[in-house]
Amino acid sequence: MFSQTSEYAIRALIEIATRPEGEHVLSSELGESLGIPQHYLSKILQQLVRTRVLKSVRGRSGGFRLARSAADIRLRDIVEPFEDLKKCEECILGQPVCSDAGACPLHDFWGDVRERYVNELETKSLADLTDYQLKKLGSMNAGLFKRVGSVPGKESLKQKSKRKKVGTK
Amino acid sequence: MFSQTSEYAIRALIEIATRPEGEHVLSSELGESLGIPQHYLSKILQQLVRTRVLKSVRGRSGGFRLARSAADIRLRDIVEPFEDLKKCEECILGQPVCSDAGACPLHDFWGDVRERYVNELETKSLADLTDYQLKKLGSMNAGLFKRVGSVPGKESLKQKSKRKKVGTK
DNA sequence: TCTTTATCGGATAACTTTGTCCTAATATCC
DNA sequence: GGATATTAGGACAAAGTTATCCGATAAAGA
Ligand code: SF4
Ligand code: SF4
Repeated sequence: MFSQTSEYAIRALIEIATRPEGEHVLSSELGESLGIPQHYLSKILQQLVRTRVLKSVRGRSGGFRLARSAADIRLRDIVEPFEDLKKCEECILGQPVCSDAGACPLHDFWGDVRERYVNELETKSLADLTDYQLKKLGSMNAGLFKRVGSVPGKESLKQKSKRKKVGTK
Repeated sequence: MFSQTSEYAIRALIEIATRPEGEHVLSSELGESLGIPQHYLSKILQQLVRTRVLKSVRGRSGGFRLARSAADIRLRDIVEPFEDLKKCEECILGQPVCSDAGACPLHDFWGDVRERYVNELETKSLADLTDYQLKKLGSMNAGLFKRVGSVPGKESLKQKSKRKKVGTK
């Protein structure tokens, strides 16, 4: 549903948003604590600066911070640079147009899913996501998105590569 | 939602299923009429032979046909070799476990979507998909999945490459 | 048996996504 | 001003997906 890149973006923004307002967070620290490749994350954050979701300050005591209140950042604003949202307007089976008039049995399914998807992107804000995080942090002492133990983020990523291929046995 | 490969597989099977039962369909003809790269489609069909969804006959008057009735072929049987279905059991934000206890605002959305998705895969059969096709063919004289005009399949594929990239402006 | 027709299946290429590395630019602190 | 810390951004590498090519294999028909 979300690309790896979008997932990184969301997780990083949640982390940034839970920090004291105005504090600058280092991309290296984010990558380290979230188990996201640091330099790759840098590029993602840079992109979010360009789309005015984040602001950055260079040099000593620099870093990234939100460009505006978390409540004003929609999920859509976060993933837009990394997802082809137009694609989900199209037919799931590759038809040029996908109309309800004359729908195949997959049409209802696909229509519902994407409606819910775009609705989620439009209505959920970064604040909605962090609210839960903050509640959790109250009762536990480890952040949900912090890695615990032996870098589970990296490991689970590698395991994903075991997919079956088309041509080879 | 579906990979390009899965989409090809579904479209090809729909086409095969609408042919007279037992007739052998050539992979080259399928690729040609559906606008799917012929040799790539061959590999996909070969894979479906291995998973016993299709049967193939080599040599003269050979080709592909369904291994069993279209009603007995679930959508899941079709896409399983090409999709990582385990992946959709996992958290949309990459958490090791994704439980309802302590759900973030995306959890409900993701839970509903994937439930609907796996349900669709399990319950919809190839016959369900072709029923609609056949009805259409009764009133129109062109198949919905046949390409019309100037190879729209190929073109729309190329256009997809215009996505924004992460690092480069 | 020989030719023709197709699938089978390996090798490889093109493209996309993901990840790494290095240098330049810039801000802070001494 | 110089040392240091940090983002900016280009080049490149690795991995995954999609697509192409070609020879081997098998079946049918003359
Ligand atoms: S009815 Fe089904 S096949 Fe036709 S355009 Fe809609 S989703 Fe695609
Ligand atoms: S609650 Fe949200 S973040 Fe937590 S595991 Fe479920 S989907 Fe992932």
